[in-house]
Amino acid sequence: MADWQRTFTCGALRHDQVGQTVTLNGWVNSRRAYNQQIFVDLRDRHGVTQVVFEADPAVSTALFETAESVGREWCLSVQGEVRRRLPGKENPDLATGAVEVVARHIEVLNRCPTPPFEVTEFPGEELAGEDVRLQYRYLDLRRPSLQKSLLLRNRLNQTIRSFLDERSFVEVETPLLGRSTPEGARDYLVPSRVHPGAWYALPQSPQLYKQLLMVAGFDRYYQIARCLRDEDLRADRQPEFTQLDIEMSFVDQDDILKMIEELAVVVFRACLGIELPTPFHRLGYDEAMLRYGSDKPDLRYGLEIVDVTDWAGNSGFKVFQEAVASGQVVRAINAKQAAGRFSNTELKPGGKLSEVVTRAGGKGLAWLKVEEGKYSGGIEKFFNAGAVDALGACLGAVPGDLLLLVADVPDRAAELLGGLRVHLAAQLGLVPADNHLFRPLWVVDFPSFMRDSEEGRWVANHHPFTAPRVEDIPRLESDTAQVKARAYDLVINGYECGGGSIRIHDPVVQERLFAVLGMPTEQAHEKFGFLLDALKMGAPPHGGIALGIDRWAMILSGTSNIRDVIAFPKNQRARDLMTGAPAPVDLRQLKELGL
RNA sequence: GGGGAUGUAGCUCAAUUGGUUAGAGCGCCGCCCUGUCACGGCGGAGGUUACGGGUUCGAGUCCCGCCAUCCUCGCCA
Repeated sequence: MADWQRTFTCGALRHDQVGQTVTLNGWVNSRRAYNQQIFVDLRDRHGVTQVVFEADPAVSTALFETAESVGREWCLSVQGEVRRRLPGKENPDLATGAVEVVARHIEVLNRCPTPPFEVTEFPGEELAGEDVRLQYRYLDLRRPSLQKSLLLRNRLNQTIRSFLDERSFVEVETPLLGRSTPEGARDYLVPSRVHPGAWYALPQSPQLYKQLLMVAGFDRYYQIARCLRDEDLRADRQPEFTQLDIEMSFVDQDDILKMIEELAVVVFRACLGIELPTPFHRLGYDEAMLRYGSDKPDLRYGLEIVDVTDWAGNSGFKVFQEAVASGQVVRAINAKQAAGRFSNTELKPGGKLSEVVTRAGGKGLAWLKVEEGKYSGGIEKFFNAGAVDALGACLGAVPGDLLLLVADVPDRAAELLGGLRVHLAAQLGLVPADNHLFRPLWVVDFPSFMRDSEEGRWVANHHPFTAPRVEDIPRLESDTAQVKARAYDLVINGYECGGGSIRIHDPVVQERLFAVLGMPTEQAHEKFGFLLDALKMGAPPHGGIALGIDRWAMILSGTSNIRDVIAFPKNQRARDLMTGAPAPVDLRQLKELGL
């Protein structure tokens, strides 16, 4: 062992080591210098230890001079004696705060220029802009909070691996270079040098491979797999992300939901020490859209949506009555005790809250403030006598409540109120940023198909390999809109954290489904022939799920920024600000590829 | 592609209606300090107000363009 190599980490020293000579390696977290004495806080990922340099000519003047010269983020090796701190000088904020190391030798392993931002974290400090931090990501990653996020993600991965290993799942790796298949997200493409003009596609998910592994008899498969989709980014979306991909044979929906619930319990226990109650709440897609206006509702707060169409049709309010007569619905949210939180200016047309609805494509927001014995707002004067009281009763209104109403076609009304619900919760502070409240639920009974908004054809809601409910198979073609899928999404606190389905294992049903999607038989065989062939060759019933590891890591570490849980993320324009990728390449490379 | 927000010192932010030499805290440099731990005290350096035009006697501030960053809609089977 070289004499500079550490004997302890910076988080390890306690009373037990007092009197020992130790060597620490780490980075200068901070330095407090006096004429005759210098304190250096040395940091590594395990913690911080205070090192004392004393101006004692008997020891070494060079030692003190070196200590005087070091700056923040220099990488040091310090050898010295562990000493109990002077009485009353312990630092209770440090795990190592009972002791300090009196330096005997120092070796500068590497210097560091003044960093572009401060790595040391102080309570309540403002972080530097994210673009600077991403440019120097290796420095940003020295920050304890980012280290904590990545360590938590590591705990998540390790917990998953041992959980699945104990249940005899087999981890199998599948190709990154695959074939582009129709539908789904935009592919990242890789040109083939050997086959000019032909392209690989990077996987959007290992979907087809895992089904083929079931045909191969692997029974219980998993993979912590990188997935790539060339779509626009969001705070919770990166172009490359990680899925825990799982597939099982000879199972039905309940087997999968139950096992994932067990996994979630184990993960939350291992990562946060929290016991999640099971079974998770289950909500049909239709009910989720009706009550929450979303297929990924956040159940940490109320603000449920109530359909008041029947009431609105007889309310006397012409706008509502005409809307109902034309087939629209009227739905409402009672924002409990929120009347005082929004001014009439914010509520009126053009106001901030009203604009939440109009900007999302709604015609407007109707509102009533509930007061003692009366109602105020823009619309109360239009109603029949007693109509407002009937509405209030319907919504359980009490003085201080704010009633918000929207009229529109059912789908848009759901969407508008769903958006309004999320906005209200944020504005009213119903979602404390840093609490440990988790409300997982399963959304089930999705429609199998949706109309494509541009072309009007049917598209698969989940993906084209999702099995319809057994009782719906006869009416695949005749009653397409009503067909429900054996698909399920796991939602936690408003994030879609996973989704899966029972797959079609009957090649005939699979071909019928392709036909419903408007894919001619020849095309289906050209694109998915390998799957259809495989299904014919003794494919077992199977199904599975994919969990978004990045989103799980976000939820566990309490961040709403996916970049906080990825070591080297891309920015919102899909650029890596550290490496500069994507970047131009040599002309010679392009020529080799025939481009 | 659409909507919104932001861009001033290395970092975080100020700068009143368009008006003097663009300020503060942190960091950095120098000096002082033997118990600090967000050390303290004194002093100092540091600015193409993202960039390019325009209006004006005068622009950080107003207008147009453009770039960058973030949030969002579309998109993400």
